[in-house]
Amino acid sequence: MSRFQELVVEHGREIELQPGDHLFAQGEHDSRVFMVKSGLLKAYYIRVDGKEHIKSFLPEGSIIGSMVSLVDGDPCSFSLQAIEASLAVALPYSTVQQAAQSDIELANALIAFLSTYGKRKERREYELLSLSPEKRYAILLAEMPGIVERVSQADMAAYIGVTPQALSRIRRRMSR
Amino acid sequence: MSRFQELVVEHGREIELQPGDHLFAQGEHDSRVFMVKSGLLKAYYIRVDGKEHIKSFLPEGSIIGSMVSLVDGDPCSFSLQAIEASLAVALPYSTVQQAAQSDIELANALIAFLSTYGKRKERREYELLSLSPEKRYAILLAEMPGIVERVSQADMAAYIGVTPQALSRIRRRMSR
DNA sequence: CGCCGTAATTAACCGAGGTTCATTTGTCGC
DNA sequence: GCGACAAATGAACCTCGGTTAATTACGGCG
Repeated sequence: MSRFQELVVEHGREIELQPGDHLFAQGEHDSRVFMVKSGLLKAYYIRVDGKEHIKSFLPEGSIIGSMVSLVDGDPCSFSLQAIEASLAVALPYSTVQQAAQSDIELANALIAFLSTYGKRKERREYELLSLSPEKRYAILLAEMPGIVERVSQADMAAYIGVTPQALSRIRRRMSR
Repeated sequence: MSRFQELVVEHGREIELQPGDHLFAQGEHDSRVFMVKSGLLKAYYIRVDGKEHIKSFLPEGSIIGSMVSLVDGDPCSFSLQAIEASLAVALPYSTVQQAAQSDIELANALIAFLSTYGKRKERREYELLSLSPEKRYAILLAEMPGIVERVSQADMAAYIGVTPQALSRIRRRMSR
């Protein structure tokens, strides 16, 4: 566990979540960083046309916060909701920033975290730009084994960026 | 200009580029950070099927490097090439990291940079997941005014993720 | 067991982008 | 102005995901 995760766990406040509970919702201001201790969350947003899109599934160990809210104080661009009964830890980002002002080790842990985050987003961009929905589904299965049992097909469809019907067709094609 | 950019300019080595010249190519190891002083670069990769995809256009002031190569020392996942005659500054990332070990101000500048980078990628993910190619083209035009005069339509098509033919159709639809 | 609500599947139709190939336009160098 | 090459457009056909709506499968629960 990195210094960053340690800080969150040490100074954070625990929050219990039932399926459907939100940590924050799109449009709200929330400058906390969360760590998922157990359970499963999803980060998603609602588009203008009402469709839901899932940015990521967050199993145990994940760290998350709305980057725009943390950095610029803008309203969150997405919502954070529990899929399963979960346990999370919350810590104001200002605490992290303050600590980073004087704690070089923490600052570098933060840099490492943000770099990893950037890397993950780079790969996600590649997948979205280059790969078909079918390939993206295959990757999701490979990267999060057991996800099929934990989330609905509608959510997986919202993650790979197609309708539930399309995902159903994809699964049929793949099983043949 | 942030402390980060300052560091690059101060200690970096200048590199002149003609259109078509590469700073690094996909698959190579290159752990330098670059800043574009003038001109225009593109970051792109070649997919297994031979198609080219453009991650971003990099005008004056941009800072770039292959995150995976910087952080993990993996081979670069994309290539960096000049579209116009350009002037860039290169600095080994290890220099940045070392400086960040002792310079808390730089570390925080790095954090700010990485956060901004993460935010940009978040928005790009949103665009790819939610918006039609037509919308993405409109956004490109809005965000980089003058880009039409500076890059070929094929490159813009590679950026928004469609074929040149499709972009041609989109432009026809939009002009009506 | 049967009822009901939700999730998942299937079908039919449509439209947009991909693919391939031909044609036109544009831009140089001479 | 002309030839040559690249860039952009256009046309014909195909595939796949979106849309709408109907149907089936699956769980509780009375």
